Amino acid sequence: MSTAVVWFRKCLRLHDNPALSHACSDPSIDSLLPVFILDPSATGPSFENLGSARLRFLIESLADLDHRLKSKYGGKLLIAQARPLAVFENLVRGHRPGIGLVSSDYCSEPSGRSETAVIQKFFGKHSPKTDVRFHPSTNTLFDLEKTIASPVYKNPKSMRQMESLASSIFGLDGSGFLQLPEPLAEPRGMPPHPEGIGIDSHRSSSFSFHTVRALKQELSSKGFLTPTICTVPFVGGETEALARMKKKVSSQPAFVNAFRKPRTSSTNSPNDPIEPSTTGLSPYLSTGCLSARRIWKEVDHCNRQSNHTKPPESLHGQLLFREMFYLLSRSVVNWDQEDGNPMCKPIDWGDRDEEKLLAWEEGRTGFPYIDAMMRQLETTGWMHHLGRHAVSCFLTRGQLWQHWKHGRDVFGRKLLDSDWALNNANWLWLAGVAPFSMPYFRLYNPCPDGKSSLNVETSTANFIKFWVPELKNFPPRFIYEPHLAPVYVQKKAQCLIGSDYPNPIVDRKKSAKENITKFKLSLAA
DNA sequence: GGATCCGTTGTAGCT
DNA sequence: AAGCTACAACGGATC
Repeated sequence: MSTAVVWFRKCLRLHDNPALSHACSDPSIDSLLPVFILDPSATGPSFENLGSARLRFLIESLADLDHRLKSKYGGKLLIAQARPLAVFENLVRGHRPGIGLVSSDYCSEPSGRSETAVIQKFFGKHSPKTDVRFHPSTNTLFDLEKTIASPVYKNPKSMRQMESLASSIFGLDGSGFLQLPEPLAEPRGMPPHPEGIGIDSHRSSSFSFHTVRALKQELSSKGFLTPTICTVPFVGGETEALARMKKKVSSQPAFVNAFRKPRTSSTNSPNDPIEPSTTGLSPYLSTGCLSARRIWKEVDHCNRQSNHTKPPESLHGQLLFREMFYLLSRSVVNWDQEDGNPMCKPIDWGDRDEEKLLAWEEGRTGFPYIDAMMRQLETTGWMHHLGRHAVSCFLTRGQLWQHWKHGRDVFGRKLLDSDWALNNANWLWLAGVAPFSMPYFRLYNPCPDGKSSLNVETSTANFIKFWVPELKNFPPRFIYEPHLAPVYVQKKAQCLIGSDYPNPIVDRKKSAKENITKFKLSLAA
């Protein structure tokens, strides 16, 4: 009699889940306990580290995982709200027949790696016969640890270097495609839930197991779970992830093969302020509802059918960028800091300006494009990639001259696709402090107008009016800088700038100029 | 080893 | 209207 504990960490799915597949195919295992641990020291006791949209998405993902385990294998997911160590201490102590296997997935973040080490150490000391496995994650294309340890590895700082690293690791087939490992299928069967481990069997002072349903009810009653709203196109879970991938990728070879990151400020699908114009798969990747290798293969399949765009701008390019950032986040020390981070130039960002930061976060800077983006982020957990560029440039080297870590923290809490490695990478990039950044003097205009390369499009004006309804009657020509509209126009639009909608908190041209100078001085210091 | 090129996605103003 | 140029000018890789 041997029980496997499958600890779902970063892979909330049945497909391409090495930890689950391993436990299902191990012949010495006759019962399997699927567990997810919600660690209050990571989420915050009142989930303050997770925005409400993120929390909702996570709970939906867990509910879907539970449902899939149930409908396919008759299994059930148990949730523990505790430190992982407390959970395993209780399991080892309480489960007499013995835990034969703990099967989980790799986590590259510092917190995840120390968590892994704690659990390994615990079993080594208190249950050395237990087979403890942390399988290389299939949330990334590379096995990060192996790649970084490889003699050919050098920190990639551009897409070209990244491509050459990828081909040296994976090799190319006859048609020049990278030869990535095949994603795993869902397990055909799963051992039954162990007897004696249920909802009530592990009540102790430190934690108890819950069903997802009970967790959901608890969170709702405490007011942590806001109901799903119509402005959110993303519902968490593997079921939704696979459906979206089919809808946006597998069944759209023409879209996939022509894919380029949009270069204009058009923020979403034409005339739809909700649905992104990109694939919208990132929340599913970051939550682990979808495997990176699985998407790669779907794109690969499309690319083999006809001519297609290439990295950096293709979908494969997007995945390679993601991979590059994961590799750097694992190999560069102090990745999430300025001090001691060899990939972060120290810039004198001055003091934290609470008023500016709050105006930015709450979407009341007086710059409608910026405010629309920040309000969309708060409500839905999503923002278009160019919007992310615009608001982060605005907060840091562009206009407000605030440290990138403040913006990083806001994105970290609110974005559905929030991810430690990628979030830090993107802020290092956009703040202009990393070696892979654009030159610091290339700023994004927070008010892209018709004369610039970012053309005003009806969809953009509609997008702003949707999220900043104060401006819904404003003529499009003043939509980016409503304070420049004559008072009679403001009156006609029933929105007086300065009272119904704020005046701009900075002079954008003056601040841009000053900030470029400050940045230069900081570099020279 | 100095010059040159390049970096996933800049902006403004002109023709 | 798309394309050119000036702006301001980093830093790593490459030749």
